[in-house]
Amino acid sequence: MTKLKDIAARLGLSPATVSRALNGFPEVNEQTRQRVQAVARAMNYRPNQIAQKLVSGRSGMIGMILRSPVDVATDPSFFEVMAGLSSRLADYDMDLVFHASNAEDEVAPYRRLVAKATLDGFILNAPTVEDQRIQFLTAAGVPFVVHGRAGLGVPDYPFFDIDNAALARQSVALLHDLGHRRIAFLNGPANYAYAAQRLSGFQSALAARGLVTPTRFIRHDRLAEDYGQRAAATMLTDTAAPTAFLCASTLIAAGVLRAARKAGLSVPGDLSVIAHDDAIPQFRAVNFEPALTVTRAPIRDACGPLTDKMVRLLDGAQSSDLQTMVTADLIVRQSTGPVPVGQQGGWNETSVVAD
Amino acid sequence: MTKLKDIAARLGLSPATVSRALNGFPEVNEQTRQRVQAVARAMNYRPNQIAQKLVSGRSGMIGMILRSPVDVATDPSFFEVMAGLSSRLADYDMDLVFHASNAEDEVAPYRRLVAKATLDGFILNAPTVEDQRIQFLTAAGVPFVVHGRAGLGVPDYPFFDIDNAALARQSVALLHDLGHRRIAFLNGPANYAYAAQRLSGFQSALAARGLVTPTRFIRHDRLAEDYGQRAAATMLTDTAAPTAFLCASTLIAAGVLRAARKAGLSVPGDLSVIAHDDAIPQFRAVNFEPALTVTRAPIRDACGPLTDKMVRLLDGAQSSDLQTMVTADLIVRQSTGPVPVGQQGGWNETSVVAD
DNA sequence: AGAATTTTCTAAAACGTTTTGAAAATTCCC
DNA sequence: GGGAATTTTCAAAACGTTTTAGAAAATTCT
Repeated sequence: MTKLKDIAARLGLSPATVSRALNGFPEVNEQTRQRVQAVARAMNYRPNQIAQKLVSGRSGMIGMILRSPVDVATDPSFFEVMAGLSSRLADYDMDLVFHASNAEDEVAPYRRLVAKATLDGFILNAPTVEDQRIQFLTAAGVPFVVHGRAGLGVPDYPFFDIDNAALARQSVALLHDLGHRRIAFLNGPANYAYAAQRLSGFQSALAARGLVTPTRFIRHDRLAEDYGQRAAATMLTDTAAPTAFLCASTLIAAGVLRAARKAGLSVPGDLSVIAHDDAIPQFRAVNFEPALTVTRAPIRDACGPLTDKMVRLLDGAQSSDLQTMVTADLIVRQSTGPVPVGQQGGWNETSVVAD
Repeated sequence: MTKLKDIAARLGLSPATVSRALNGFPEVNEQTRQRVQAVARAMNYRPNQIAQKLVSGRSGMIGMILRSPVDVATDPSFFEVMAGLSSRLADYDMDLVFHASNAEDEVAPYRRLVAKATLDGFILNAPTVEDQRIQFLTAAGVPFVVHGRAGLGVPDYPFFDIDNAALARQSVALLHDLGHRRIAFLNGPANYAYAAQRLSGFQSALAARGLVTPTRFIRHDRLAEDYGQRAAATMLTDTAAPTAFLCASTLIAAGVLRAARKAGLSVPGDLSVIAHDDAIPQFRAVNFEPALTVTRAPIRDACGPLTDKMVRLLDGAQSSDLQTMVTADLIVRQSTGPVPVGQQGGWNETSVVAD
């Protein structure tokens, strides 16, 4: 391994100048910079990252922790995000270190790693409504960036999130404009912030349009196909069955489509289905039969912003300058259509059909 | 952050003694060791890992690289292994750094990371028959440990693997003892070493028992349910349909069971199904209907050995001392039974039934 | 008691960078 | 051509540990 000193010796310079020449400092003669760079390349010089880290006080390592049983089952996007982050971080010569914990206490691994003080910061995924990890890291003064955000408002830490409330409102708007007045909502697990946000958007959109959805048509569960199928199957047997389903994920929508098929209902003839689409390569909404109408916000899009925010946060930027909320695209495909005739009646508070 | 010097100052000792006291060196008075440890604890001392790494020349970081489209689709065990490894490595105060690459050239990310020289070693997953990564790392002299092994024999690098050939032989033996003579094999993708090893075991077991399976009943594809379903469906329409299926994964077996149901065949009455079970929490072979007979080798079991091997390898152990091959357990449940009467005939080379 | 060991500790070097403070070299201006 | 201003370079310190070489203190031996 050639080191700075070797290059310096070869050129009759001091290590200091060589360091500056390579790191683009202005106070070094352009001509010598050229020479230095040439020799560095010739000697195949690679700065020793560990040494750099020691003097800079930064480890260049960002931690991401998997809540083992929870995330794997609940959040298929975790690895998608991790993969994206690792490439982006590599651009900054930073590394993503991965930890898994199956502790009941989700804060425990953070406590341990913060004590070790070897990571520069954390990236958090899938925050819950009152996320313990966020509370701990805030109290500990450790830098972190959240993919998503806890609560319903704008918090005081850096985050990248989609506007979940808006996305639910867009979906309701589309369906209502098509004449639907009985819209069921197969939401994600209730403890997740995104689910709470979408629920809030859903409710407010309904209210704004004078609609009502009885609680038995609003469900919370893991983003899985059989949840969609089972929930839809029962709801469709109701005397006042929904004419439209809003699904928290394409996987849930797949279940709903299956249930519809089994019930002999055509989509979008008898039933409209709309879902939110994270654009995870495995489950493609376009390939659905019929192609799925979705609000679309590729989860991959979060990776760039999240890394940028982390880097800038470590460089001392203000949290308030590191908050982004993007709106999802509404993509109308074949799974939504006008409400079937004779089904235009809405639910009222006591969930009796008034047609 | 309290450092070594602070403790030394507080006790009127030199940093050297403090360092030795904490690291259990013999040449320090037991009494002073006690004092040092007490003060270290009182001052909440944590050694700066970066500094340790600089002097030791080790980074304490082990790399694991995801071949992005390939692994995600093909190897559901990747993250299972990663999660296990990260906990085990943590016991040694080492970190697992994760990288994802969607480059066509699977060696590229290794080349890049080896050049950076910041990782102590790599853990490789799912080797192919002639694995490029292994060849590169061997040539580069970089430490690595393989989960699995390339080729059919015993290679010359550290690895942990299950005896894939034996597992196929066990399965064939069980089925043949039950009277089956027409055994189909839904194997994994042909380029993976494990698939080649199982195929070899399958063939040799058949040969030893005077059986033959025509190539149209041996398939290679990704470990997915619909592969199992489709392949089984076609095979079952054959005039000399298999009476038993050997599946490379429980997921494939799930597909086979579906195909059997659709074809109106009962398992194990009309058809026997056996699979290899990695024991990944998501797909539980016990919960199958009927409960699945499997060769079982929990993938989690690899994590401990793999980390141990890596640690010992970095400590200078011989590769030949770091090779483990374990045999899978054969667990007989409800999906295997005696061959149906009238179906005892085997295939011959030209795949005509001789009964 | 003095020499020879052994035990216990220390000062300083090392790991490979970056950065600070100062010195040397060059350019500028009159 | 001489001083000031500017540009370019350097020596040394710093980051926080471990380790080497050796000194001091304590113990054992004769």
